[in-house]
Amino acid sequence: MRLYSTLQHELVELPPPPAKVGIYVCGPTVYQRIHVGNGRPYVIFLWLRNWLQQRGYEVKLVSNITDVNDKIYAESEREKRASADLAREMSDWYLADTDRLGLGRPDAEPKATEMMVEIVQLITELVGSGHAYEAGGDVYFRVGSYGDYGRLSGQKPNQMSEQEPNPLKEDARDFALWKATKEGEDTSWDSPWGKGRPGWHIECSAMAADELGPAFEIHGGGLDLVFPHHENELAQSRAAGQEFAHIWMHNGLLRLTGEKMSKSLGNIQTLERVLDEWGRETLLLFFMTAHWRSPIDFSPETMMQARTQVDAFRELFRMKFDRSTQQFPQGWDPEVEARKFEEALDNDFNTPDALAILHKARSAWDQDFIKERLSIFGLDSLAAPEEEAPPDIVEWAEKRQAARATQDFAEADRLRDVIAAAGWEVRDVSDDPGYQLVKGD
RNA sequence: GGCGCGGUGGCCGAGUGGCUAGGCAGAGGCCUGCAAAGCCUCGUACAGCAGUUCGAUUCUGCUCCGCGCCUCCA
Repeated sequence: MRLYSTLQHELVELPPPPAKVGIYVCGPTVYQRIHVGNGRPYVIFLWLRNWLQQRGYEVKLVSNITDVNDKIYAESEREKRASADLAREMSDWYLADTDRLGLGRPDAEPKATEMMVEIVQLITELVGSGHAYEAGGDVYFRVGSYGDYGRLSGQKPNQMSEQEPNPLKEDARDFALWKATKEGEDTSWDSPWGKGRPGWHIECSAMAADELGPAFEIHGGGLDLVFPHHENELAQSRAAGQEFAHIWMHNGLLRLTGEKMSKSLGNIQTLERVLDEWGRETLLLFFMTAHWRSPIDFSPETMMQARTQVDAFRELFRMKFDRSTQQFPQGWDPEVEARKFEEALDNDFNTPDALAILHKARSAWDQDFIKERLSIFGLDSLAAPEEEAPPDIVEWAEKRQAARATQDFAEADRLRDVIAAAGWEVRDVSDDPGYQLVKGD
């Protein structure tokens, strides 16, 4: 199993199974409902967990929830409500929205506010070893004390532009580990440096160590987190003597009309809305169509194409035939294809390549092959038995059959329209009742 | 400006130094009372310019274009 790592700039081999694989993924800051773009890493890493487990790895997936930071304070002030209250509500919505994807949950989803002891302890350690210093109630990481700073993002410290100068910092590149409580902030925690709250990056270092230990395999998150967030996490944890993550996976961003979908740009579609409009299966298949590292354009056209594919797979499972006597066409050898499928996912988790093999299985009508593999992506629901038509629909279909039997095609067509108006589609088939009822979109 | 990732047929999107990716859309046909579903057939694409090579979409360089990041910002 190989995965592309930002740190090494190349594919990195995972130790052979059975091995423990710890995965830490940066989750959302909860100050608004999450958007579809936020859903991508969630989906990718749950899929990855499924696949690694299937390959015999012992996986622990951790994804944090940032429930205290500047954004939350700013939003709660706008809404004139307690920040903790806002964070709790949005955090609950995050769980509810992602639950609808039907992929289960990560193994742990720690919140920053519940990790204060560990956070303060880590900062204390960094101060003690000279990698951090207190200034006016804040604590800053001393970037100059960590020689490898910039390794992950490729940013060279001396060419980083200085933004608003902060007189408390020894060096403009230093970043906050702990921030003294400011005017208007309605939550705070005690620390050796006075009341305050953690900086943005430190929670991840503390949580990863707490849940996965000082060294683990994979750290994930959106491409936009490489710098400064992940660079800083890496610096903190390494400075604290931890090996930290071996492989750094950064998923491509979702784009809307060519730009990254982001809350600050305002071009967002909430995950909730997309699930309402397109359904979980279409969204999941949409995510499968692009490699996890590529940017992906969210548009009605690309979503339609995903929906058509979803329908095509579902259609295959509507077919009833005797699989025990099924003859596969020439060119379809399940064992050969199974190996190709594994190779596709083992090779940097190439879902579009894997999907192509599922389509090949589809044209060979190999239901078992597809069903088993679709489950990795939470799409085995496409193989599930569908809703039975209600009695009145069945009755109309029966009447239509009778009309057809007497060549009364006008009546038959009328009944087909009646059925369609009720949201069902009637098809003529050669098997027993002579028709098939399918629920429309 | 710096760092990084990309540019594949109408659209989406893998991949490979020479061998059919796949999907969507479109065209024709089979099937059907008509449909729907299904099936069959049809597309020689790889930003541009050099170079390496027997041979490059695949390797190297340059150019053009797109996207992300460049310290509190998602």
